Amino acid sequence: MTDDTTSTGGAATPSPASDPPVADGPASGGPAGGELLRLDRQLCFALYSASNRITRLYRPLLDKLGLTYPQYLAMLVLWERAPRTVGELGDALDLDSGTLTPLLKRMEANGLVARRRDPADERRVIVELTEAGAALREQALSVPVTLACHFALPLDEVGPLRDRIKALLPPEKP
Amino acid sequence: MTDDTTSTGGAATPSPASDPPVADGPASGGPAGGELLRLDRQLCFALYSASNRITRLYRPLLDKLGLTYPQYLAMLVLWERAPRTVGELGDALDLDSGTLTPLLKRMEANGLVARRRDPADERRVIVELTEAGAALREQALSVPVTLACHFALPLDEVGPLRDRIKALLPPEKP
DNA sequence: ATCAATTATATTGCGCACAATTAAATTGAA
DNA sequence: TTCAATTTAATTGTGCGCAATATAATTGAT
Repeated sequence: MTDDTTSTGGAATPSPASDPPVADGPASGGPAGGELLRLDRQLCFALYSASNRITRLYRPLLDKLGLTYPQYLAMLVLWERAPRTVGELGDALDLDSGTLTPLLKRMEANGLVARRRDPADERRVIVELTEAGAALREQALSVPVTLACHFALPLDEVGPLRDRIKALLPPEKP
Repeated sequence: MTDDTTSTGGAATPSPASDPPVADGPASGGPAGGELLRLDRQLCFALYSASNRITRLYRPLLDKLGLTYPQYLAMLVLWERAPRTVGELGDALDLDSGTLTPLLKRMEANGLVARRRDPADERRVIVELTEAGAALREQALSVPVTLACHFALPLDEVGPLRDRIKALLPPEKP
């Protein structure tokens, strides 16, 4: 009934105590051994928050190219090799058709890609770059460089960090 | 104007050449020195993709608690200390009111939190836990444990990885 | 050849994220 | 005191992400 049932008392950890060394054993911090519920200990929240932040950092850069960040990712895939089917794009980006179909339609409306059924298998939709879409690659070359300037991490640590993140979760589809 | 003006020629790179060892120097791989546009080299895509994947992993666990992943994060914050204002929640989660207001309204509709104006400053909205919301913490204790089982990384590397990710992007608001 | 199972994409509905805007309360300088 | 600037949430509109479902084409067993 009483509202502030948290009963944590105003005290609470004065220093962030961002130390990881504490064994994640039970009966540690909170009202009921929920040390592992602390937000600042959550790897998943760090990933979630960093991903949100990165999208916000890309926005002003990509606005100039007329792209959103997911659209930019689709263009990266197509710049590497085109044409591709929707399914191949989905495999590369780990996104499903519910996300990609409307995204590709917007890109088509913006003149960056063309979509057509594969004559050899009418279930497939082939996505190819238009002249404008292929040409946009030039403008995109500066994007990773500019964005990397926001990284508060030595450049030689970026590669290893990327590989650790990629190793964190195994592929799920196959 | 003509639709399929891609003119990439059907040829296109035959082998993926997915080797990472290549030095990140200029004029390396692509049609125009765009080695840094390769998706598999992108730290940002690794973060983006991992974040999407994690949300999908949480879903079946959180469905049982009647929470989405962002709602679960809000509950983590409130379980640590409540009540809090919408602004304090936004600071903790790095989300703005455009995201939080409807999210909190849904949580209120589900009986997990209560929202009321701060009498001392009518601009503020105070979010507090209901009995049900506070009680849900018990059910949540197993969530991090279960989710960690999906990590394909030695447990002793999780903490350092989290800290590297947190160090990657500096805070922006203050 | 037929048709049930499979495959590929599209559609629907919901819940985020966030920029831009609005509305209301508070603060503070003149 | 008055009122302009600031602060805090809410609102509006766009674009994801994804589960569930639908639709259509292909495959394959009989």
